[in-house]
Amino acid sequence: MGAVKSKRVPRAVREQQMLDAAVRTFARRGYRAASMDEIAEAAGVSKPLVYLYLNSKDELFTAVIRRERAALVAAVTAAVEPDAPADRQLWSGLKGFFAHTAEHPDGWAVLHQQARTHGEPFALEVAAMRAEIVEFVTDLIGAAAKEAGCAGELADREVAGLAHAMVGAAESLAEWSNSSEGEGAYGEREHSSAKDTAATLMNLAWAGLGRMTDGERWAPGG
Amino acid sequence: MGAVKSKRVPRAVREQQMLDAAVRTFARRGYRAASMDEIAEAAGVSKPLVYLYLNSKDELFTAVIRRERAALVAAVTAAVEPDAPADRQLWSGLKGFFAHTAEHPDGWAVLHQQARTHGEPFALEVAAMRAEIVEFVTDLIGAAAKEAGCAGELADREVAGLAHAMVGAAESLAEWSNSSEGEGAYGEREHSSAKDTAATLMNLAWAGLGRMTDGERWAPGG
Amino acid sequence: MGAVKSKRVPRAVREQQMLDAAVRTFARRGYRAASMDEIAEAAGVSKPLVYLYLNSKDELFTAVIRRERAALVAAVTAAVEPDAPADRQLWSGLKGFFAHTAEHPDGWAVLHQQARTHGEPFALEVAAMRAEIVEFVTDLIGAAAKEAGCAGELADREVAGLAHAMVGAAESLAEWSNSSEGEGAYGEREHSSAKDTAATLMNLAWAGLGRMTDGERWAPGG
Amino acid sequence: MGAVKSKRVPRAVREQQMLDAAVRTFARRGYRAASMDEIAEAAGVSKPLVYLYLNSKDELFTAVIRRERAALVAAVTAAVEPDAPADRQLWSGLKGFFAHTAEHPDGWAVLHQQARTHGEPFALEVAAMRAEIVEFVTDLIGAAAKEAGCAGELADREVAGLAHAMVGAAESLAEWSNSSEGEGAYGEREHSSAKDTAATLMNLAWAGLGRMTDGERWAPGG
DNA sequence: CATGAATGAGATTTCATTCAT
DNA sequence: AATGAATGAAATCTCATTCAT
Repeated sequence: MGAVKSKRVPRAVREQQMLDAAVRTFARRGYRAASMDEIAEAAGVSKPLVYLYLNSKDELFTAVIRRERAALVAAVTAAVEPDAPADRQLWSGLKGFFAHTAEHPDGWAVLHQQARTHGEPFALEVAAMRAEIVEFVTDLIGAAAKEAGCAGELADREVAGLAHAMVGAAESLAEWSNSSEGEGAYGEREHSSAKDTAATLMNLAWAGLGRMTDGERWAPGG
Repeated sequence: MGAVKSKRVPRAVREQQMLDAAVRTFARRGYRAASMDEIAEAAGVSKPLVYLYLNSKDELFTAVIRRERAALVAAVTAAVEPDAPADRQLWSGLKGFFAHTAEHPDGWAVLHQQARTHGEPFALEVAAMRAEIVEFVTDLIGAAAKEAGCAGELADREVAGLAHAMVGAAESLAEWSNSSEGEGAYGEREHSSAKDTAATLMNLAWAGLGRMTDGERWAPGG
Repeated sequence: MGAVKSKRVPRAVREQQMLDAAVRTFARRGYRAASMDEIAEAAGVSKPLVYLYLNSKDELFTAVIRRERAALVAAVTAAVEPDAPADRQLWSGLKGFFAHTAEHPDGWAVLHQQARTHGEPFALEVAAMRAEIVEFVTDLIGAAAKEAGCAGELADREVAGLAHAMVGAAESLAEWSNSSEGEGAYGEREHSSAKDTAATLMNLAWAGLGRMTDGERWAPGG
Repeated sequence: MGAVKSKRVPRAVREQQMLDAAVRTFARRGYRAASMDEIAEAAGVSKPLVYLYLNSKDELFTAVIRRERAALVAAVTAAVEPDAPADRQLWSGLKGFFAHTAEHPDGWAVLHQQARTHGEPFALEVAAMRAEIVEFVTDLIGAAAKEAGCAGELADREVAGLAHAMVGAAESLAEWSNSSEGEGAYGEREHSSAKDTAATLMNLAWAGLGRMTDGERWAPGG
């Protein structure tokens, strides 16, 4: 089952095959070390065809980044429950995030490790995505403050810092949870893993966020 | 008659000059895009001399990683107050971490972005360093639990997750606080910035850690 | 309902369209730099069709050269008054030459610059055309000698040299007069320009030719 | 005698060897068809060394054009007798021109055929050289007019046309005389050939120039 | 201690050309 | 009559690395 080598495939399909191959290759080798030869071979086509459709290594990499970025944002967006309370929204968003990164480790690797490391044009694309996510978290923190009656003030920079910390923590957990994958039935395992990981982060951070919106602060001697 | 170009410099000194140049170049260009030509020129020596002392591009990069890793670990280690309570130790360690990464942005960029992106041998070196730090944080969480009387149980995997989240949050904050550097007198500013950033993270996480050691957990329904 | 893109065009017409596109492209880009892609697009057809009709880039270029060569020779031939005296024939031939090269600059560029520059097969085609023209001029010089009573002897090699000089002068003037085109009504302008340019060359050379057929020679000391 | 393969040669020497090889290769193959591989092999070095010294194919070609241009201009300049009468200056300049192009056919081919055919930057370099020579001839025609008492007027454009015709005739003769090279002792042959060729052109043109400065013109009816 | 001279191997990219429909 | 899909071969250029001095 499955043709050994599919020939004369429509352009749109071939392009996706190429992007698939490119994601795998860029994730494993890095942008510079991945050669167009290797990508073409992984896609099952000749190098000139890759150039005919994607124009250059740069454009290919950009196309990959854009596709993976859109997929990740879509996954998280689809996961959040828009009208739920702030903590519930954060929780469902995190679950979506961890589930997607677990299911698409190569895409996540390209976004998180490769794209940020190889020059402005690519880094900017990812920075924009990260900014989107940071803003989402920032808004949730604001909403949480409102829900809590907001006894104390939360300076803008303070909120921004908290959001960046949250996002960084999530990124780190995604990597850790992917690399320390246990055994067990796959689908099940991943699902529960995404849930557990999201819970870990909620446990760590939610109480602190609540205290801050109440105007309390940690202090060295405290 | 000061020599315009210092010749006949002792080996140890030359090596450090080369490593300095290499850190800068690797940080700015990335591992693959940084050429030995550029590094040699930045170091003010000829290429064969770089090879005589550091043997190959791989070994040069490894030497850079090792030096920067040692410097970062030393900075954090020197910053913590060994016999203080757990929160105080974490706090001082974070201050040390943020101060060092702010003062050595190129070294941090090499460790955080380049080394993890370019293949196993280098990534392992950084993973080891990260493991050191994660373990340090893990121990602190354990100590905090003990100090708190430890009503509930903290599963190992749970603690590990918390530690990874803390480290990821710290990394993200380091990057954010470096790139959003404000104005003001420099030395002063950086110091206070490291303090603020550390406080942000303590505020976010310490309360949650405390609740967990008390056996409480966040749950979707509030 | 005029078709936006004419399809099902008879072969002969399509071939001329392709040759038109090829002349333009070869003239502007040069033989090597002109790609079959570009030519096919300029002709408004697909690449395989160009191959179906013209077989290969070499054959396409050859076809172009042959067509332009024939057109130029036809224009000059049509311009000369066969039974007029030698100087009159030369004069009208030159007018025809300058008028044609001015009206078909791309064709002239291909013949004069590209075809001679890119290897034997093409250069030979143009060399043959040039030989035709040189022979025509050679014959005219012979005729002029006869008309003049031919006091002196004109060695064959001497005549050949004169003919080559005339042709080279004409080629140079064609280029110069095309590139230094003035203003004024176009058709008129070109015509008069061809006439002026022909007159310039007649003025320069005819007296000398007459002297030579009279057996006189220029000598260093005057 | 003659090392089979000279190694470790100083840069200046190697560069000339490379330029020598490049002139030959560009002349025979044309700019595009000449590969850097071929040039490097003809120079007896590896390709990277060519790039190290000459940077790119474009720059290599430019260097070739500049060197050959300077050599040709120097040869002609050295040949003319500055204080002689106009016809004598023209005569000696032509001799120098024909002698140089005969001795350096590849250089001449690069300047005359290749450089003008492959894009603006190169064509401009040769156009500038040609303009130098045309101006020299223009001045000589002006001087001749003065010497002759200059009964009639010579319009600027008329003079320019004459100069361009002269230069074109010389170029054509150079090519013809090179390609129709007879047998016989080499050095001798070439010398006499340059002289003969120069004489041919003087015979053709000098009388006409004289008539024009006297105000006479050729007219169709004779 | 230090370097100018040199190269093997491999990267990206382009192009003329064909096949299947 | 006409084309979208596909490729083998070769071009320019770069880089880590070594020798001879």
